[in-house]
Amino acid sequence: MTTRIQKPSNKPRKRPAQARSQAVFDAILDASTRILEKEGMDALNTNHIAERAGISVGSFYQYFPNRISILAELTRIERQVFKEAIQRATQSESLKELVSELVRAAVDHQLARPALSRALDYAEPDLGIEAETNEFTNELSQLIEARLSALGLRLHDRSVQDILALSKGMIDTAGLAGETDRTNLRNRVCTAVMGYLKSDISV
Amino acid sequence: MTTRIQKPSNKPRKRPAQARSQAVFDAILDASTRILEKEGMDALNTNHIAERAGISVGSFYQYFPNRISILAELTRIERQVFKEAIQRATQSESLKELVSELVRAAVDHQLARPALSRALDYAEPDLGIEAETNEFTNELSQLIEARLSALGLRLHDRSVQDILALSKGMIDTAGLAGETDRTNLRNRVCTAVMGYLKSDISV
Amino acid sequence: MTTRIQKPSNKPRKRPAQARSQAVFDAILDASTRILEKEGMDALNTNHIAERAGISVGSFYQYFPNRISILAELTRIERQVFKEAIQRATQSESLKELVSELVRAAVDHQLARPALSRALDYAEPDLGIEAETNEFTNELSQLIEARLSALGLRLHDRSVQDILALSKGMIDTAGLAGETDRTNLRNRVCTAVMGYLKSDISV
Amino acid sequence: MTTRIQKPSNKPRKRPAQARSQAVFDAILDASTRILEKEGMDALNTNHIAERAGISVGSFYQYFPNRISILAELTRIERQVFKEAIQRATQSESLKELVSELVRAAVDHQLARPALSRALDYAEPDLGIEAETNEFTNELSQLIEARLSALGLRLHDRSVQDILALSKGMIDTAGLAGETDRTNLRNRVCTAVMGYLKSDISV
DNA sequence: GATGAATGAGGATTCATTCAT
DNA sequence: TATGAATGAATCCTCATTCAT
Repeated sequence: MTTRIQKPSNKPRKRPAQARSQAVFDAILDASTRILEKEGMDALNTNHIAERAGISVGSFYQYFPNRISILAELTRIERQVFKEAIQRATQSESLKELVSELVRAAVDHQLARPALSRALDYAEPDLGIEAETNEFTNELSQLIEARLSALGLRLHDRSVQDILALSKGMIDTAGLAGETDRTNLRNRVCTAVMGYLKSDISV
Repeated sequence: MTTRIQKPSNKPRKRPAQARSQAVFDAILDASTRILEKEGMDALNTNHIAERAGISVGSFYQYFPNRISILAELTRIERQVFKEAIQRATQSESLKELVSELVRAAVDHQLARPALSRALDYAEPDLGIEAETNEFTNELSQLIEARLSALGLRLHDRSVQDILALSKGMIDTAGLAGETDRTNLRNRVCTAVMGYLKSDISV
Repeated sequence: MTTRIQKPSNKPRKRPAQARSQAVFDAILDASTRILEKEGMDALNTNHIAERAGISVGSFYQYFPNRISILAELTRIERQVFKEAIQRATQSESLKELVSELVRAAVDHQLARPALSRALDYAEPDLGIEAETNEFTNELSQLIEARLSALGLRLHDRSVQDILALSKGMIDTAGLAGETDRTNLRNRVCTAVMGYLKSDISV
Repeated sequence: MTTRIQKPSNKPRKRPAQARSQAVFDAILDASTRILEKEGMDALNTNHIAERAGISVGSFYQYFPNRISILAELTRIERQVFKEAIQRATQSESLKELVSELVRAAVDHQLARPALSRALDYAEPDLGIEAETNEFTNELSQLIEARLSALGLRLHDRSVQDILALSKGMIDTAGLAGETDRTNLRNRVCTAVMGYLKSDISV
C-alpha cells in the first residue's frame, strides 16, 4: 500500500498560478504532511487527505496525478529546504564550525518532523524519481565536499555519503528513542562526523 | 498496508511442536522473507504468503493471528540471529578486533537481505512490540558495552546506541547505493565507529 | 457511459446564430467526431471534448445540455448527410444504376468513418430520439421506395428496411475486417441487394 | 466506459470444478446476461452483477479477473451455442434446406436475446480476443463453406462472410424494430441469402 | 488441522455537471 | 458569455479475515 512504482508522472499536475489554486495546493501538502507525521503512511489515502485539506477528492486529482505523487512532491520540498540549510551551513569558516553547522542543519531538519522524514526516506525508492534523487545527492555532496576540501580535508569518494548516512542513522534513532535534548544529540553527531573525517585519511 | 497498530497479540498463535507444524511455520516465515526481500512490503499479503508457502490462507491463520504478526516474528528472528552474531563478535580480545568483528557482523547481517532489513526497520514502530524492542536493545547494548568497558573504553549512555545507529545508517545507504565491496564498506564503518569511540571521551 | 436514458432534452441547447457561436458549436462537433473515430466511445468525455475543441467545459454546456446530447446531434448530422447522398442516388434512371448509386452512397458514407458509424449506430437506442429516428427512417424509405416502385419493382413493407439493413451489416463487417477495396465491396453489396430485390416478389 | 483493451487475461480466473463454485460461476454469467439484455452495457458494473447474482463483489473477482472478462466469456458461450446450431443446420441435404436451417439458426439465436447479441457484437473489438475471434470465424466459415460447396455452389472468399453479415444486419434491425413474426423474418433473410448466393457467380 | 471460497469494507481514480469569477 | 476549479457520486478492484466443509 505504501508505494510501488508508477509509469505516470510523479510531478504535480499543474503548478498553481492563481491565489486560490495555490491555497488548495498548499492545503493538500499541509494536510499530507500532518497526516504522515501524526498518523503515518497507512493513513495517507486520498480521501483522508482531501478531508483533512478541506477539499474534495476530485480537487486532489486536479493537482496531483495520483496518490504517490504527493510523496514525490513532499520529498522535493523537504530536499529543497534541507539543501538551503546546508548551503547556509557551508558558509562556515572553520572545519569545526562547518561540521557543527552541518550537523545542526541535519538535526533540526530531521527532528522537525521525524516521522515524516522517516516515511519519505523509506518510500523514496518506490517514487520513481531516481533522476532527481541523483541530482539532489550530487548537489548536496558537491556543496559539502567543496567546502571540506577547501578547509584542507582529504576525502574519498564516499566520505560525504558516509557522514550524511551516519548522521541520518543517529538522528533517526534518536528521534525514535524520543530524545529531546538536541544539543546533546548534536554533540554526539559532531563527534561521529569529526571522528570519521579525522581518521578518514587512513582508509 | 504495512503497519497499523493492533490490539490483538503479535505473537505467533502457537509455537509449533509437531514436526509438521514446524515445517508449515517455517514455510510461512521463509515465504514471507522471500517476498519482503524480492517484492517488497506491498506484496506481503496473506494470500500471497500462503501461495508462496504452499499452504492455504486458513493455515496461515493457524500460526499467525493476523498479517502484521508475521512482521513481528520476522523481526524476532532477525534480532536473534543478529544478537548471536554480536555475541560471537564480543569474544574479541582487542578493541580493534572487537570493532572490526562487530562491524563485520552488522554489515553481513544487514546486507544479507537489505530490503528485508529496511522493511522490518521501518515497520518496527507499528508492530506493537515495544517491550521486546526495549529488551533487545538493552541486551545488545549491555553485551557490547560490557566488552568495550572491559577493554578500557570510557562510554556514556548513548555510546552503543550511537555506534549501532551510525552503522545502520551507513550500511543501509550503501545497500541502496548498490555497493558490493563489503571490505571497503566494513573499513569505512570501522573508521566511523573508531572515530566516534576515540573522540567520545570528550563528549 | 455511453448511453443511459435521459429525460432532459437531447437537442442542442441553442442553435447558434452568431458566427462566433457557430464556430464553437462546430468545433465541438468536429472534436467529438474525431474522438469517436480515433479514440472510441470511452474517450468521449466532456473534458476531453472541450480540450480537443479548444474551449472550456463550461462552453460545452452552453451548447449542449449534457454529454449524450452530442451523440444525438452527431446522429442528426450523419443522417442528414446520408439522406442527401441517397437523394442524389435516387436521381438514377435505371434499376441497375439506382442500386449501384444507393450502394455507393451507403458504402462511402459508412466507410468514411467506420468507427463513428458503428458507435452512433450502437448508441442510437439510448439517445431518446425515437421520433426523429422514425421520421428519418420513413423519409429514407419513401425516397427509395418511390424510386424502386417507379422503376417497376414490386416491394413489400420491409423491402427497403431489409436492403438498408443487409447493406449496413455487410459494410460494417467489411470495415471491421479492414477491407479497403471499395469497388469489390460495392459489387458484393449490389449483388446482395439485387438478389434480394429480384427474388423479393415471391415472399 | 464500455470496453477498452486490457493486458491481463480475459479468461475466467478458474474454471470451477466444485458444484458450489459452478453455481456461483453460473450465477455470475446468468446475472450478467440478464443485465445486458434488460438494462444494457452501462448497467453491467461489478457491484450490480454481484448483487444480481446474489454474491459479493469479492466472489466475482474469484471467477473473473476484471469487469470486461465477463464480456469475453459471454461471447465465448454465445459463439459456442451458435456454432452448434450451425453445425446442426449443416446436416441439411439440399441447398434450400441448408439456407433455411442456417437462417433459422441465426434468427433464433440472435432474437433469443437481441440486446445481448448487439452489446456483445459492439464490444467485441475491445475484448482483446482477436485470436479466438479469428478461430471462430474460420471454423464457422469452413463449416458453411464446405457444405455450400458440396451442394454445388460456386463461392468466393467473402461469400460466407457476406451472408453472415447481411443476415446479422437484417436480424439486428428487425430486433430493434420490434418484429415478432419470426417466420416472416426468416423468409426475408432466406430471400436475401439465396439471392446473394445465386447471383454470386457473376461477381 | 487444513482448505479455499466468500465476504465486504476500504481505497484509488474518473468524469458529468455546476457555479463563482 | 467564457472559464476551469470544485464537487462527489460512481466504479473498479484488493485483501484481511472468517468459516463451512
